[in-house]
Amino acid sequence: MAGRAPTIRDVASRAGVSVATASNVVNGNRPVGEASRRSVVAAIAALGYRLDRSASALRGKSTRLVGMVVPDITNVFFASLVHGVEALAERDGYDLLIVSSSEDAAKERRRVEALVARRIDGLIVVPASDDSMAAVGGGAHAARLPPAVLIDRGAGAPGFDTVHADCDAGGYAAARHLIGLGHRDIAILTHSKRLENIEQRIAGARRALVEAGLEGRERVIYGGHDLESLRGAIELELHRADCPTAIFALTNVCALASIKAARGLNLEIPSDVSIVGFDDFDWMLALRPYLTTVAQPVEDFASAAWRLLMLRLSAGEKGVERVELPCTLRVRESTGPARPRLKAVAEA
Amino acid sequence: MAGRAPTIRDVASRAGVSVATASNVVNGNRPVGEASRRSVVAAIAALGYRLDRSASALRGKSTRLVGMVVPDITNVFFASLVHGVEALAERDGYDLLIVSSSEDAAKERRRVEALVARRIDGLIVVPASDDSMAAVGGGAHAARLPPAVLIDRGAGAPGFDTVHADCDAGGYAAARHLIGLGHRDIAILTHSKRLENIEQRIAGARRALVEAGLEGRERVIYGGHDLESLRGAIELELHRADCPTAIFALTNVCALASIKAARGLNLEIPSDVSIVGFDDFDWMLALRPYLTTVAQPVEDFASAAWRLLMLRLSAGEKGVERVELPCTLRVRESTGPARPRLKAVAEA
DNA sequence: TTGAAAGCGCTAACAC
DNA sequence: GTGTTAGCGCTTTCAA
Repeated sequence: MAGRAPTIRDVASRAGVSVATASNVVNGNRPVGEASRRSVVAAIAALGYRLDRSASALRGKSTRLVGMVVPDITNVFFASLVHGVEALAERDGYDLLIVSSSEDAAKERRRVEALVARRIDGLIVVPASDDSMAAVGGGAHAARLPPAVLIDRGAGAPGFDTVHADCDAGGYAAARHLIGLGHRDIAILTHSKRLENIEQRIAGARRALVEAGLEGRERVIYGGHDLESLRGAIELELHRADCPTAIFALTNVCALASIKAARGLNLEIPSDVSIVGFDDFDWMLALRPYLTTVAQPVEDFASAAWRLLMLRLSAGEKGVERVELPCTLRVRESTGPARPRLKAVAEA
Repeated sequence: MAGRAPTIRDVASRAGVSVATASNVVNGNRPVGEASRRSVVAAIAALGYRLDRSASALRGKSTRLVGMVVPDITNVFFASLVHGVEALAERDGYDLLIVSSSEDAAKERRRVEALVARRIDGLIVVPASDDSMAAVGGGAHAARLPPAVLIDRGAGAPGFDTVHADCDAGGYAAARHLIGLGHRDIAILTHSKRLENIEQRIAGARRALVEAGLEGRERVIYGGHDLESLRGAIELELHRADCPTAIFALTNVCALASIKAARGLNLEIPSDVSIVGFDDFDWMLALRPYLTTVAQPVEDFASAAWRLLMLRLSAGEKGVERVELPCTLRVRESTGPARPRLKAVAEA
């Protein structure tokens, strides 16, 4: 029965008004008289008309399309970010184009260009590296980026609004907690160097160490992005004679890797080794002992990023805004008093 | 320096060819002479031209946009599905619009209509219920759905290609394993009734019970969608005097809830209660004891769904295809011999 | 193999 | 408040 889908012209002619009026009813850009409005609404219902966003995207200045780039959607931290942003986008009538960078700046660039080719209104990115997005904006024939908000990483990148946690404070709190329990040899496990947020977690921990007169007692271990290589890296460290009495894992995947490594080596947590993780998600609450962790306010990340993006879309140019959100140390069961060091035991 | 972004006309005029030729170079729809091709390519490079997909979407028949609907992206099962599909989409030059239904059929419908308004070429959906997508396709002025593939649920829905696991076999294997260990009272924990894949997991378990002469010994517990309500539901069951000696958790979230409940009640796994989970993800490997589980081939779900969609986009009408993939029982440490029933102990 | 021209469905000037 | 109209940038007949 239905031939083509009805267009705005069909609606207009059935309602006995002009296409402009019909259009204005559909997306209240300009006021419309009550009588016209009612007949347009009736025509829309009768015909089953639906706005074709492809067409309005081409003609109008807004596509109501926002791009989102994450390193890896299977990481619950990024998935939660997507979840939060998607809900906000729906509320405000936007659709989300989601792409994955696989932690690769080159791929990220390609994916962003694909998004730009869709004429997205804005962009929310957890960049693969701190400066990767700045690189996309530069160059001879660089993609002209729409307003973009960076989450979690790239906090200092010029030209972008950013949302990130107070990682220094988070690292400081975690290390202080461990030091307070008597730990003197702390391994810090992370996936990657040269990421500002990671550097700051380390810096915070270092600050606590220095304050306690333990300068240089931390060892930073870089384990790469996947669980197994992280586990391998920390396992190696735990095998040493002077192995650490505590691990500070700088991401949720690092925490998982640390736990697996400890388990694999038959080390009791926390009596043999204490663990402080990062982030706080459901699966952590199935572990026993419950994981002591530095929680990031991931829902607030999403809402702050969305707010910043909407602000910039409506307000246009203004100074770059940087939102810093607090971390919370959640002390649970995976941290306890440091065991006597092996050396000390031997000497005794 | 750059005014507007260069269009295909700019490219054509700089290359000294018609826009048609330029277009044909960009998206090899028709053969182009070598000389023209080279000058067009040169012009594209010189100008930094980029195809505007908004425009080609409007004019052409394909948008190279695919919609994906999942109940909840923070569930690692769905996130993995998205991850797999996104990689394939990128490979084939498609972009993914991802929306969340929150397990709500009405919201799902709204979100799908938003996707259809974008003229998506195709749709991949984990539907909120088995018939929710059929409902979207029906009705007086129903959204004209593009080719759609259903994953995980809605296996019998008419008019859709589907990809799902052999849940009956999965349920059967899990139950047989428990029965073999001497379990006679098995609680089955699930989030929702009236989902065919869930019903089949139950049916498979029932079949194993019947075979063992234990008809009607299972108890099915419906705990809702969130972790805490699931935990509450199974905890209630574990509190009973005639509490089950084993739990078969029908999703990964149900497994998490079961573990939390057992831990909360100070029940040892598996000596007090055995647990079989569903799905197999990283966090499960941080648990001790390691979880016995029915793994679904989630990567294969994604690739089968994508293959089906691409097939239908190129081939058009043909019979509906249904792909059923095998589950694998992974026996680990969370299942063990049934403890003597309390009643039996009392009688002794 | 190529070019000219007609729109895709809509929005935004601009007129009234 | 409303109508008329000119395109957005592209793909695709149709004709050469």
